[in-house]
Amino acid sequence: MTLRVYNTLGGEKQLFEPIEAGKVRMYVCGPTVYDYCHIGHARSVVVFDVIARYLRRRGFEVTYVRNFTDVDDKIIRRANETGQDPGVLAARFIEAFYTDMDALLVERADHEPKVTEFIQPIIDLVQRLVQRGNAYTVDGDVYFDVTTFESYGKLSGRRLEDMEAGARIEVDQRKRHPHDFALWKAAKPGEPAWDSPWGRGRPGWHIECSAMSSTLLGDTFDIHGGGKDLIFPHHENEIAQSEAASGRPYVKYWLHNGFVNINHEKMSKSLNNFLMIRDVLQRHYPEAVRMFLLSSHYRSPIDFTPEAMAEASAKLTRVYTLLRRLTGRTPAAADKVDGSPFWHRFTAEMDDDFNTAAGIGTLFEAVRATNQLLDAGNADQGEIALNHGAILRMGQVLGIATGDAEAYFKSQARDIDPARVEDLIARRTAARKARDWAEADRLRDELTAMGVAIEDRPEGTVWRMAD
RNA sequence: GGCGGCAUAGCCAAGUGGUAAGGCAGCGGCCUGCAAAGCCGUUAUUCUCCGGUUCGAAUCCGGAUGCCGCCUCCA
Repeated sequence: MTLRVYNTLGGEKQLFEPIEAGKVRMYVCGPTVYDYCHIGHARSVVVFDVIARYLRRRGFEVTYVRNFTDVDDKIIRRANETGQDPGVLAARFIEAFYTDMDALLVERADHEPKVTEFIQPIIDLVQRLVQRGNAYTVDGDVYFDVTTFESYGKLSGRRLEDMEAGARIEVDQRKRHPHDFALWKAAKPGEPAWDSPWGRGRPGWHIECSAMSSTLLGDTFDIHGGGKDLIFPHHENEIAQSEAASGRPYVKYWLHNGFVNINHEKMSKSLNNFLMIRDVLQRHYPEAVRMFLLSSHYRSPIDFTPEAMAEASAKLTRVYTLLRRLTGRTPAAADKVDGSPFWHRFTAEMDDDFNTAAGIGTLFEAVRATNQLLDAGNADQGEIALNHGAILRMGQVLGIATGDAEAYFKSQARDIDPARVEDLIARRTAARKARDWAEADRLRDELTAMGVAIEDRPEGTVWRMAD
């Protein structure tokens, strides 16, 4: 089986062949920590979380780096607005990042570097670029000269001459070329600053990713990921810096995830419709959010709407309903999953550019097949156990339905007293035993009014919150 | 102006040359005291439109229309 990935560099699906056999080194652009993370951050982080999980499941030894940009214009501006220390502000939102992402069941990366911890490698890199003639100094700033890097534009498919530089923003006249960008910025009074050969200053935007990735992964590595918006200028500039400095290819495969729209609109400052993860999690179960995020291909735009989330929740409930049905009945044959046709199909789909949407389709085929077997009663327990194992493993890769089924259903009960529910169910069971259908139905109506749905099973009555 | 993407059933969404996955909703049935859950059947002779290539196209090519993104330190 072969893994194919869509490489932004080249604009096509390509056979994935790691630089070093059996090992994958990947770097994903993390957040600039000046505010809480929104649902768009969640998509990027969850998508690459699943990619890392799948690559590991597939047997690769993965080194995963996801950074924090903790010194930056936006952080300084926000700190000034609110009268805080930029460092304190950044630290607070790094903590908030972990709160949100832990809630979303995102696994930690192997390295989670902060820019402020990599100042020296950044200075070294800028210095090398100056020495090699790719950068020049102006008033304590250092700029990268884009005309010295002949393949500038190869990632985003642009040519310098085609771009209307300065069409929408004023060009700093001190720059030699409108697209030259800052590697190092002279610090204004009160801003975070470090000593450098060019005076007190701080890193420009793009340089930190080049420095951190090369320090932790080497000059050339396998996968670099991030949101589509980072293709230009951020990743284009990273390539220019890194390849100019090392003389070697920077990244073999560039992966970019699509955006999340909110009720058919782009999230934007002007619309002020940024949807924060913490707010989403007030209303929705974390795995339902992952189900929503992974139900479309990672490169497609997706639309966050109440309907879409309701659907994602319903899908998650369907999986958990089966898992609850299996609880204490047929244990999963975890060690035999490699032989499962469902797992086999799932891997083929994930091998095709991490097609989680198709993979989830297979997950549901496995769910239906297993329900069928359970309905049949006299079915082969081995097949049920195998399906059970495959469903759990698919869930582990996706980070969906990884918890205890009973706990899932109980967690949905926010304002409900479980003891009262159990009491009503017990009374109804007694009424049913006495064939007092009127009383049984009255008790069920009472539960329904509470938002509780019940299911009479051979083993007894179970309940959950109605959708 | 430059670059790129997308248009598949009521809704969401896979499918990149071989005859339309999956989920939600709907309808009919089985099961059930009645339900719920589950299962079965049904729901696109068809993939925005028009041409073309091919034995064969949702899938490739050309054109049209519509929507969207990037070129603004927005994931």
